[in-house]
Amino acid sequence: MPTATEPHYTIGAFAKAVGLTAPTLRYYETEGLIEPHRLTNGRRYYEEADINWVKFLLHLKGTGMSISELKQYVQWRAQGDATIPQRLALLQQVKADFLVQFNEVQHHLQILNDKINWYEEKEAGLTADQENFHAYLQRLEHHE
Amino acid sequence: MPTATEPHYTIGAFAKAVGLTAPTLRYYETEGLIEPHRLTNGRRYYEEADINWVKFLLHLKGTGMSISELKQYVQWRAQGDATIPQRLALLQQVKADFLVQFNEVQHHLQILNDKINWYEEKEAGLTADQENFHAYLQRLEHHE
DNA sequence: GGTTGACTTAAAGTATACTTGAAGTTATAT
DNA sequence: ATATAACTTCAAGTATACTTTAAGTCAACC
Repeated sequence: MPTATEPHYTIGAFAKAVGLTAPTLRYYETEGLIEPHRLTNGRRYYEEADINWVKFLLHLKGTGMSISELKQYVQWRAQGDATIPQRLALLQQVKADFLVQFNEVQHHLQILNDKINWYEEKEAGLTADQENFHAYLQRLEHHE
Repeated sequence: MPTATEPHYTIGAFAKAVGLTAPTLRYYETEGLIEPHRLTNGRRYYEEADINWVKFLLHLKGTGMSISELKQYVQWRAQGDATIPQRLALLQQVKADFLVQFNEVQHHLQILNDKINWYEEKEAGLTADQENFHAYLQRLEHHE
């Protein structure tokens, strides 16, 4: 039940507060990621602390965790401190996968940058002899 | 037609060379991203230069470009140098979007790291007074 | 007190990027 | 020569993460 000192949110207000839509919040709820309280008339309400929780979930999601991985994490969390090793192992695996991906996208960015520079030089008429992009990359020693 | 000095690939061999599957290559072809040659019996064959092309497409894809954006890029490319400004603008927009995402995921990583450290300290019994994660983040001045 | 907007559930639909299946042809290996 | 593996097309199926629709209830404002 809401109190005067602890402001609460309808699903619409809460959706705005966390940057999601009401249907998405309901979907996350069916997936077990969130458990809002209910007013006596059946309507959901969310509290301030739920904002931190959803934002944390979105950070995890942003590192590449799927909804089902988040669900597993949340289930372990509900089981108490005994599951901390499992949760820690999951997050460490997520981090390891993330770092692999992170290195890959940095390389993708490098090639994108190289292509942009190549076009800019071509537009400026600076690539003297119509050097193609592959040769350009090799000159920069940016392989693949 | 293949020559002796320019090795060519069947779809299966080419798929291995670029790290995709044969069905994915056919799918990319229907999307207009690749245009392999055909042997007289109707079978596709790919040349060495096609490897660079597909790898380049995969780099662009890795920066966040969708198949339909890649298709647009490829169509412009087929229209010749007159479309270089459009291609450049597209890639610059992709880069700008990428950099926004990149900053966001770095923040996601920071929170993931913080959570892992928090669990590790908790496991080691180092968090003296059961400091919760939100308080821990605030102590580190890692907001949200 | 009535209209408008927000809420409720459940189920169906959407977008993206493939993946798989079916039915058939062609190459390669023993 | 025959079996197996790789290829062909076209259509249908899959996974993920929502989004939309339908049918109805409830709340706030003038």
